[in-house]
Formats: sequence, C-alpha cells, structure tokens
Amino acid sequence: MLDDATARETVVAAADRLFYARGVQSVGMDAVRSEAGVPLKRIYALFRSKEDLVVAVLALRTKQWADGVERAAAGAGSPRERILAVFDFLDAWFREDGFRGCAFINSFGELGATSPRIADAVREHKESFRDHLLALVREAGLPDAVAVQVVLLVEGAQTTAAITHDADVARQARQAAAALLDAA
Amino acid sequence: MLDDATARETVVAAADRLFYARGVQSVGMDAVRSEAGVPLKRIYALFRSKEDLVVAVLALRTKQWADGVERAAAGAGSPRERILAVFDFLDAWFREDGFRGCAFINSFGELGATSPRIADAVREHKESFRDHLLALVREAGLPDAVAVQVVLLVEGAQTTAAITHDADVARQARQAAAALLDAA
DNA sequence: ACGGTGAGAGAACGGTCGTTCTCTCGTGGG
DNA sequence: CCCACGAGAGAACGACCGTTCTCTCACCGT
Repeated sequence: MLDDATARETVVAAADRLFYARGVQSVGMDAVRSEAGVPLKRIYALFRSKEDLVVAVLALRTKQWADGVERAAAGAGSPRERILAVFDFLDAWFREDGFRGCAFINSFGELGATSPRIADAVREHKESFRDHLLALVREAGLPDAVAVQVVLLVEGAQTTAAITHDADVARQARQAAAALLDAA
Repeated sequence: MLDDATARETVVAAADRLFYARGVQSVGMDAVRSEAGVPLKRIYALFRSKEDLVVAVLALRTKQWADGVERAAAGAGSPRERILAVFDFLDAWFREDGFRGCAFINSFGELGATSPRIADAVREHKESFRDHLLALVREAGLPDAVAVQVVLLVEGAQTTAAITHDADVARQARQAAAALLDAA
C-alpha cells in the first residue's frame, strides 16, 4: 500500500487534473478514484469530504503558482524585470495543452457562493499574490497603486486567454504592464 | 395564462437571478419553477433543456451589458471619455448588492468545458465587447492594441472585485486605463 | 500452517437532478 | 348544460451524486 503522504499527493494531483479540465461538479468521486487508482475508502480516509479535496487541490495550485512565479523571476535582474517576468510565466502557461483559465477563478465562480471555505481559499490565494507583487513594486521604488494595476492585468489576461484561446494576450498584458510601470 | 413572450421573460429573469447568485449547477429546475412561478411543463415547452435556458440567460446578460455600457457612455463627450465611462459603469455595478462577478466568466468556468454552446455564447459576448471597444479606440485615434489592454483591465476588475469584495478596483482600473490611453 | 488484521473492489444507500407524465380542474363553444 | 381542450400542480422516473458498508482475500506474526 502507498503511504498516506504519497496517496494524498496522488489523489490531489488526479483530482486537480479532472476538476481543472471539466469543473468540480462535473466530476464524480468515482472518476477521481479511477484517475488516481486509489480506492474510494482510502480517499475518504484521507479527506473528510469532496469539499476538503477541493480545498487541498487549491492549496496545491497555490504552491505551484508561487513556484512558477518565483522561477520566472529567477532569471530577471531588477525588480521591474521581476514584475514583468510574471507575464512570461503566463505566456508559457497559456500555451500549454488543456489550459482552461485560472483554477481559482473557475472554482470561485462555480462554488464560491455555496462554499465559504472554497471562497476563502481563493481569496487568500489572490491576496498573497497581490502582496507578493506589492513587495516587488516597493522594491522598484514605485507607488503601491501600481501593484493592483498589474494584478488587474494578470487576472484579465488569464480569463481572456481562457475564453478566446489566444495565448498572445500574455504579451499584450506585458506591454500594458510595462507602460504602467513607466507611467508611474 | 401568460403569453409565451412574457412567460419566457419571467423564466429567464428568474433563472438569471438564481444562476447568478448560486451558480448554474447548484440551482435545480424546481427552484427556477418556484422563483418564476411558471409550471415546469411550461418551462420545458419554452426551453428544450436547462442548457437552452442557460443560453437564453446569457443572451439577456449580453443585452443588459451592452445597454449599460451604452448608457454610461451617453454622458461622455470624447471617445476617450466614452472608453473610460465603462469603468464608471463597473463601479456602480460592483457596489450593487449580490454582485458576484461576471456571469459569463462564472458560467465559462463552470460549464465551458462540458457545454460548447455555453462556451460559444461566452466567447461571442466577449468578442462583441472587444469589438465595441476597438471602435471607440479607433475613434479616439489610438492604436488597436489599446483596445485589448483596456479589455484586460475590465476583465481583471470584474474578477478581482468579485473575489475581494472591493468595489474600489473599478476606480483603480479606470486610472490604469487612463494611463494606458495617455501612453499610447 | 493458520487465524486475524486491514486493504481493495465495488455494491448499496439516501438524496437530488433533469425531464416527463398523470391527474385534476377551470373554461369556452355548441 | 355539457363536453372537450388545455393548463397547472406535483408525482414519477431513471440516472447519477457523495458517502458508507460489505465482502473477499492477501499478508503478517507466531
């Protein structure tokens, strides 16, 4: 038998794939079971409910997002370049097969009204990203307001790319962000 | 008995309220029936399926969005002011009770992967708004690229306002848009 | 070698969904 | 006055959901 930690990871990764591709409510727990290859009994020993599993999936996505943003920023020198590197990260992501927008925005739209725990998880994720950007903006010696402006471009790029299937919006968002940084 | 046209309007308006507040899949057809006060049999005579009803709801929202944008622009003089008026429209909307983000983005995240018709309706709505903005941008004598930049701010403002419950992002998005118009 | 522990597979359960059907009853024409 | 029509209310239906339970069997210490 797999130990609890790796079983958890397997289930969360499988659920993430399915939830992201089809939406949460369109995926039954039987499908998660099949995708993960972990018995339903075990899944319910690891997660009290489907809602718990969704929260765990969002926690995974939060870590992946933070890692991706950090890795993209690694090659950049100035704070300004580290801010703009976020859009290079988006660019690569938008081009991935099966890109379907921001999992947090999608989950919020689907379940935010009925599940406070999921709504909170989404809010915390977005707040932590805004805080990260705020730190970079301050490092760059720019006014705080710029951070929110960049956040708006990042969010807008994600939803627009998802709906239009046009990965080029990442480049356009980057140019807009650069213009806003220059203007500030 | 209500004639077909008004019965249709009643059902679509009721479904819109419920779907927007709770998400589509969280609302059963019985709830639509209660909210509208129209018998289930009648609803299924007017709409072939729940999916048809969702498409009709999105069509209503498309018209309301176009009307709202046009009304906000009515008081503005220059093309530039008509572009920025979109954000005043957003500001008022974000402050409404029960604001829960863009119904199109929410529906797309929830059902876009499983219902091509809904995905198409969302895409068409977003494209028509981008085209509208593109026309204004050209009237203002600005490069086409600015239209997409403004679209990104509009989309970003909607999702961010929904998640953070902070209506002030409309003002911040307006300032960012003004800066981008100036820079172009 | 063997009995017990616990894991896996999937059936079962109660509930809800979208959709259709049945039954009742008010109404309008002859 | 009566009958046929159609509309309304809600039961019924089959499918599927999240969650739990049952049964089987492989594996372990002694």
